[in-house]
Amino acid sequence: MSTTKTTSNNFIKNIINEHMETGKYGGRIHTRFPPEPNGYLHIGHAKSIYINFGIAEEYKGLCNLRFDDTNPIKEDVEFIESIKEDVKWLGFDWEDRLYYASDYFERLYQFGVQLIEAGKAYVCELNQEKVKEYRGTLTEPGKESPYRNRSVEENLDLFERMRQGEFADGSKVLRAKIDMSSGNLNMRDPVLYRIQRSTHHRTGDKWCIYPMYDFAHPLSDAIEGITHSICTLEFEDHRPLYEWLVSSVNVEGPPQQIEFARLNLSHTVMSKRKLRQLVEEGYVDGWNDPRMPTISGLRRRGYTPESIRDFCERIGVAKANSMVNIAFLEHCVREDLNKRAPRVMAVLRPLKVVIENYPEDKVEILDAENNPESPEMGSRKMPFSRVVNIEQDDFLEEPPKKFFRLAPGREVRLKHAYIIKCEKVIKDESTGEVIELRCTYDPETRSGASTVGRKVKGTLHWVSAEHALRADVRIYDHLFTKENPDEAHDFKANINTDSLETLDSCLVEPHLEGAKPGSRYQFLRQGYFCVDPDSSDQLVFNRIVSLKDTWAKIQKAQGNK
RNA sequence: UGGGGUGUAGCCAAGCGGUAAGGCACCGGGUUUUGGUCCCGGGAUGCGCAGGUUCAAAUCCUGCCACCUCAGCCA
Repeated sequence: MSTTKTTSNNFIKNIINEHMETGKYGGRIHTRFPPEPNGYLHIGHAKSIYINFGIAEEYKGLCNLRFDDTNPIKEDVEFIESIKEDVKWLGFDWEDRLYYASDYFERLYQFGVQLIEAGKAYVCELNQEKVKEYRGTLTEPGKESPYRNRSVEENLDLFERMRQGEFADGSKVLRAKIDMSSGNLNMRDPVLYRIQRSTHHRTGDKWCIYPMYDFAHPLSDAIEGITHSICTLEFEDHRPLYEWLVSSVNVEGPPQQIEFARLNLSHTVMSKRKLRQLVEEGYVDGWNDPRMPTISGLRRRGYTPESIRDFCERIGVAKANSMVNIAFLEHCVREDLNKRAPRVMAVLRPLKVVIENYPEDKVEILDAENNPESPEMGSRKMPFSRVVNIEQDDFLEEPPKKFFRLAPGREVRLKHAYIIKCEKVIKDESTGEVIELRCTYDPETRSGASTVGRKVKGTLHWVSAEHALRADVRIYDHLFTKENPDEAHDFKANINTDSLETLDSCLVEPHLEGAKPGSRYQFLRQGYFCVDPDSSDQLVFNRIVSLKDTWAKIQKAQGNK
């Protein structure tokens, strides 16, 4: 039952295919995933990881993991570990190619020297404000820095002394000498190095000058022999600079930058700033809150890495900005879990049912298949007795049209057990709330017996009252009520205040005793659930995603009439 | 008003001159001891708009329009 994954073509693969035909890189494909260790990875990063590692895999090439750690004031080792964990969890392997831009600081510095020697870079003493002023605007060209035409010797000397720490932070920068009148602001003598006395998480206090992304990134790619440097659309404007740098340092087969549209997912936010806000202001319980679109959140929620990769494959790769509906992600987990998750019965909101004609102390051990989609998953035993619990939603005193479940005088099947009939409804005298059902069962209808002439429309899940285990279940909904929370001036105005509902009197079948955190199940007729790490003697489940619910749809349609 | 991009069904997305793939969502129907799964069927006479080239255009050309993006010593 192995499904042949058909990976479809996209514009990046088309480019690579062409390179393969023309032999541009000698048939070599080498990509990289270059996160800055300044935050947690989210589903948008998963897309990038999937593209970079996935393409390398598909073309029998390599993909490096490289931390773009050129700005120590924003970065931290904490993030390095979480990023590594997430990439691994997604199922990708950088083997021995774990790199850091900071590993290249010395070589990068030498590239800076080379650029100066070639007359392509200079030390500028304009302060930050002046640099900005001289840059011009979108519609007006910039002005050349008065320091632009220093001699190579003077530049060399100054750059060296910048490194030695002779100058104050921010007093000087190394700039590329390109074109102050370029329509592309990135080409107006971009800053390559800044003086910034801060302790780097890997190089300590060895350096007081740090390279800028625009300088370090293309050259790091070149150093690693990257062939295809795949990044997101906002770097499109940087490509001329990327090419300028990479061709100025004499590497063979300079890497090519290719940009794709980053992922936007409906009903959530993706920016690090906003995610951090949700965490810091207590809207969620942390970066790995199961409602977060972070990899760690999705992991805790119970998403499988396979489903996330499948999602990344199926959304495609293009250059058009788009927003994928989160329903598609949910579809991908359902599809994966349908095949893999063992089925189990759990009653989230219990309603007591006494089967009056069933012997008081009799217990039958019934056989229940674990997964009708995968018979090889076998079956388990389930106790059945006189008192069971069913879902409150599965009984209605006054059933509307098309309601196939239990109602006074009606019959339903208890999955894997018997057909029962509702004989009497017991209510709380003061509140009128239904608190118990008195039913009878038909001994001839035990699961597996002939059902000729005994069709019932509804089948319910249940648990045996005396055997059931108590559990907490956390029901999650989308974090935001709007498809695009960013549409509002303040995205927080669209926070879904009901994104978490905790049910603390759930009853699950005894088979679940000792279920390990991380294990996933389908609660029959309800959805897919995952044992949360909080689980101990007290079972705690996260709802990963509900099952599709046609009845809910019918009710909604009826309500709309 | 400068530079760089993008516009194919409600949402993604193939297509690269020969007459609109696929998926999600949605709507029908069938199977079903999960109102799940699975199976079958349905939607663009149309590809941002307007012209042009061609026997033939989503694909080529021209002109418009809309949206995204760039003025960190962030990445």
